[in-house]
Amino acid sequence: MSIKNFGIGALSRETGCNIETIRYYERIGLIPEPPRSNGGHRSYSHDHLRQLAFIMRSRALGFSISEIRQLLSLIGNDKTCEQVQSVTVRHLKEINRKIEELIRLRSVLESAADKCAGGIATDCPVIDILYENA
Amino acid sequence: MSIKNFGIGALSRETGCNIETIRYYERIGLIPEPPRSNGGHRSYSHDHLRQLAFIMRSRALGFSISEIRQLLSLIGNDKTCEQVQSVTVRHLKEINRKIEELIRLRSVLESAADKCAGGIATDCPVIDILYENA
DNA sequence: CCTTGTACCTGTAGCGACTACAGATTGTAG
DNA sequence: CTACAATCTGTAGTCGCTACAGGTACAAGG
Repeated sequence: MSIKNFGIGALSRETGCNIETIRYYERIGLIPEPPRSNGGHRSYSHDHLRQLAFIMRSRALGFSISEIRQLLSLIGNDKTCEQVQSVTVRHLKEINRKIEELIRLRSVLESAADKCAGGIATDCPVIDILYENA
Repeated sequence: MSIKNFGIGALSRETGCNIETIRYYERIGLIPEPPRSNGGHRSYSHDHLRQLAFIMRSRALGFSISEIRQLLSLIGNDKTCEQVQSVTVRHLKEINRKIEELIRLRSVLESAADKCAGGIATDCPVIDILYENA
């Protein structure tokens, strides 16, 4: 019933996902094992393409493999939307935590690097800050 | 000439660095091999403590091991400050890149999650966004 | 039909920065 | 002297890939 099937190379080109990564995703059970040709080559359909594209987009949005596993298992069930939202909100919290952490780091490093500019090399404010215990 | 030497456990407690991580740092040459007791136990001095504390603080500020290697090799040289600053500025650029990326992800996910709130579970905007190709 | 060249196959090892054992030995306090 | 904590080495696991090596399959041209 498929319109046209294609090999792993085409799937890779379409999705932008590395060939070895596709095989890796199959190995860890993130994508299903596709049917094979007589010679053993993997043969993909549009559904595989769609699912891998979903995975790629989720990865681009920072979801971990295990989060993606959750999302995939939710798709197709009823009462899905709330559960998807809860995975998403958890992920958002983590993103916010990372942003705040990075902003904190930036301010520490910027203030040190600013003091550094133009100074003479006898003692270095960046090194000082790294030796401080705070 | 040392005031008092101590074992790896004490070094771990003082610096907050895991014992296995200390041995790992030694193995990869980030910290020097300390002298040993007759029985082979590592014996650390205040200098080791100071260097490991430096490393821990640098890690906490997001420097990679190889960046820390650079910083450590710069310390003690003349004309150090400019070079340290350049490592720091490069690191800052990377931090800014990550912050921007995370903010972008956040806005995509937030807009999807907002649409989700209160909706009925028939179709899910988060899933939609993940299936979109953009 | 046969050759050529590419696409694809499996399996294993490496990356960074640790962490977690197992199984042996050493150090120390009572 | 005994018990128990601390430390030792070495290896393997984590996550999410990536990079081979050494082999087989397939599609197009002659």
